Amino acid sequence: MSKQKRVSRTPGRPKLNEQEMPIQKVIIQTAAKTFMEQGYEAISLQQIAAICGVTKATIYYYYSNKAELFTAAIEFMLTIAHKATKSLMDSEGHLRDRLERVAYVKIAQPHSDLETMLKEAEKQLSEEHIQRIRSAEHMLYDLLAQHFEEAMEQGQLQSGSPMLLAHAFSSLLMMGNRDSARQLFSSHEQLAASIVDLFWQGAMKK
Amino acid sequence: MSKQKRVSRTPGRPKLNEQEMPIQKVIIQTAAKTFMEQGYEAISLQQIAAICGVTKATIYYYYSNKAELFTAAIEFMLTIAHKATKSLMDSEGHLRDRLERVAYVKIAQPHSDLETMLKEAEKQLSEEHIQRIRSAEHMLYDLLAQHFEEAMEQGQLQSGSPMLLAHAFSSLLMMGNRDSARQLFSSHEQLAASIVDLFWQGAMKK
Amino acid sequence: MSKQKRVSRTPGRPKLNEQEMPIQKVIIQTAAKTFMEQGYEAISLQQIAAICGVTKATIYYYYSNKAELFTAAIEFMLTIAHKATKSLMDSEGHLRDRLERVAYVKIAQPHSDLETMLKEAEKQLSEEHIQRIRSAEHMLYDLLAQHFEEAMEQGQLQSGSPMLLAHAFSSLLMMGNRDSARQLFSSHEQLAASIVDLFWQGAMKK
Amino acid sequence: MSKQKRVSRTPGRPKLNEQEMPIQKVIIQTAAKTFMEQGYEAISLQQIAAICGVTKATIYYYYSNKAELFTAAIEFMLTIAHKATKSLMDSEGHLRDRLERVAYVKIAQPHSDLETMLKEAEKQLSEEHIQRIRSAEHMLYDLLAQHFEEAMEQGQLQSGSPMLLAHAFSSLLMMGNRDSARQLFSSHEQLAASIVDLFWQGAMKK
DNA sequence: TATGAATGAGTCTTCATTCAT
DNA sequence: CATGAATGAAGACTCATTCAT
Repeated sequence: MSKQKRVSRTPGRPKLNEQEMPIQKVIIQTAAKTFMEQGYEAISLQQIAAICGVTKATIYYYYSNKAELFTAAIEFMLTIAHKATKSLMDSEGHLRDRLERVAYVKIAQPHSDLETMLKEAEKQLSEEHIQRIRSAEHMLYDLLAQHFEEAMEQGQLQSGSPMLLAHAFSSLLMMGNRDSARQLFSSHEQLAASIVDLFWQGAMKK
Repeated sequence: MSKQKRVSRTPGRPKLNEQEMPIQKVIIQTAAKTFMEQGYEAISLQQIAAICGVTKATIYYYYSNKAELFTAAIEFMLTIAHKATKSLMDSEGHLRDRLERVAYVKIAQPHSDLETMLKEAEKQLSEEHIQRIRSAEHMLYDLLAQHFEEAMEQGQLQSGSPMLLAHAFSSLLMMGNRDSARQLFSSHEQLAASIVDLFWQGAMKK
Repeated sequence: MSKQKRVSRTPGRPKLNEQEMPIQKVIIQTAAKTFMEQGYEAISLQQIAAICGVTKATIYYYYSNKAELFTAAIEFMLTIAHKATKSLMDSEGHLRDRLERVAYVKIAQPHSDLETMLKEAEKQLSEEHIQRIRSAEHMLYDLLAQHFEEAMEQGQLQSGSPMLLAHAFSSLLMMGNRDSARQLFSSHEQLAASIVDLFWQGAMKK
Repeated sequence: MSKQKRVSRTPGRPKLNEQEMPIQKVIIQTAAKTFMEQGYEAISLQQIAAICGVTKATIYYYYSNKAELFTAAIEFMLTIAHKATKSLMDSEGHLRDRLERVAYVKIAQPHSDLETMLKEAEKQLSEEHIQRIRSAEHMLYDLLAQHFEEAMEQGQLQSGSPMLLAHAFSSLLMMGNRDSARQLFSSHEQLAASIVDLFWQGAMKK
């Protein structure tokens, strides 16, 4: 009848059981993935709902509007990315090797440039939305910067601004988004290694 | 009555004096600027028309649809960027200094990540549109890569993939988009210098 | 998570102490007030529920749908108005003075025109709903008309249709809704007095 | 295909000729009538558009939003009412007779209480919208008040506030909206006469 | 060359309503 | 007794696009 329905569920509270993921989680994960892939305006709540197998109204039950869902989704994604990166960075081994693993993971899952996406969505987001995203983003940069700072103290890296290195490193990783850069190598590992080579030699203590 | 009219132009073909550009040029420049600032979906033809002081229909007179205007605008912008970069890169001086000038110019006019924008617009663009953009984009990378190749031959840079360096260099320049990276320095020149420092040391022949 | 919860009430049946009214009464009073202030369509059950501190579903527990709640609320309000008016009209004193008190009370609490509200809600109301409202409304007119009839019999008012006077009187009271009429006087009492003056002179036996 | 279409017109500018009313006029007249009959929220632009035989988008071409259309429509209606009333009031004859004609016309075309409608629409209207409506409304009251003032000067009516009389008179006319008042008489003329009787006797110089 | 007038499809959002618990 | 979780339908509004002039 309607184009919205995937699996047509009846209105009203669904019966319990189904140890499937709680719907709110499904929504935010789907949203995070889809927004990262297509940006803010290009994807409609209708489409996100369809992927989740719910109706638009269900999304509105959990998130008050598109901007709010977007913000929550990006926060969620950045938090996940932070956790994953932290776990890699906190593990054993030489800093350079850990960076390589981080690089590999990011290249294997390419994702849009947050700055560009924010510019696109800016008109719809409130100050508070932007703050929330920025602050989740900063945790990632801070994490990298802390490790760089330590390495500077230990004489592995040239003294300088650790935050600059964090930005430089993550900017370099955006190469993973470009097909024409990816195609220079036959595997993601090799691209990751080359990027880290360049970065490390550029930053290390001579 | 209608919100579309901006300035009531005098009837008849408008004169070209007083630096008035031909309308088509006004349109494409405005479009280029606006798309780069806000992305594809976030800006409507209505808005572009309004900025140009014409009506939507006028845009359709020159470009058959939004995707076409977008493509033409991005091509235009990339061509300009290519020309400007070429002129800087072909000038006298040490390669490193020329890179610094290129970096400075790009940082001073920050602009969105093309890859991210294309992902957003992808659904609306035809294969041909994408080809056209990619090929304009490639001219830029090729330009850089050629200079890097020469430098490798002259023993200034480590042998390797010049195209990789081109991507690395332009990825690093995306730092110029991030406020939190800009704020580490008190001037664009300093940011440009730091980026090129890192890049150069990372790429040069030891 | 949900915007619907207001106050988290303790589980189990709520105590009735501290002037807490039974929920159903809270609902209908709130509904009456809100519908009278904003009309039928302009107010959502969500909003009414929020004011009451309950959820929409609770309203549905007591009233089968919005039209039913509206009808009950208007009936409730008209019944209250009837009681209050009856009490004023049945008290001692000259009819004219009693009318003045009625006028004062109504002017002090201005309220929308029922006819206009009904026209707005009409599409949603069943025949039965409308009947119920009309009949509650009629009690008010009848009340006034009876007093007017008596006064005619006693020779205070010109003979004629008492019901016409009832309508005329209550129409005149709608002036109390208009700011520009209210502002002609510095107090509600004065406006009430002026209205009754005009009415009385217009209706009295010469 | 779509439920919107009445007569399916093709997009693009319609061919000239058709000395039918210009569409904007059709829209505002339809809107005025429909809003007066059903209020603000109860009628959708879709419905108004359908009555006019155009699409919603056409309405938006002429009016920037529903509140704006509403405001323009009410202004239009009040202006018409003002013109009609003025023409009746400025004609020859005794004031009382002219009032009767005004009363008759208004009773014959009953219409909602503006105050009630405004309360309903208030949340959607801007300050400016309300101002515009109020000021169109005032012209009507002023018109009546001027005639009453003259009559006071000529000793026909008791001295007092002419504006109060204007409000009283038009409030009395709202009886024309109530079926139960209308049914007291077998013709609109009689109702009009009775209302003016009461008003006149209530206001005249003794 | 340029535009005014119109459309159809789609977007976000809100709402009344349902029902398992 | 009361609610949390969901739905389908509809509403306001926007947009790319068309076409007669």
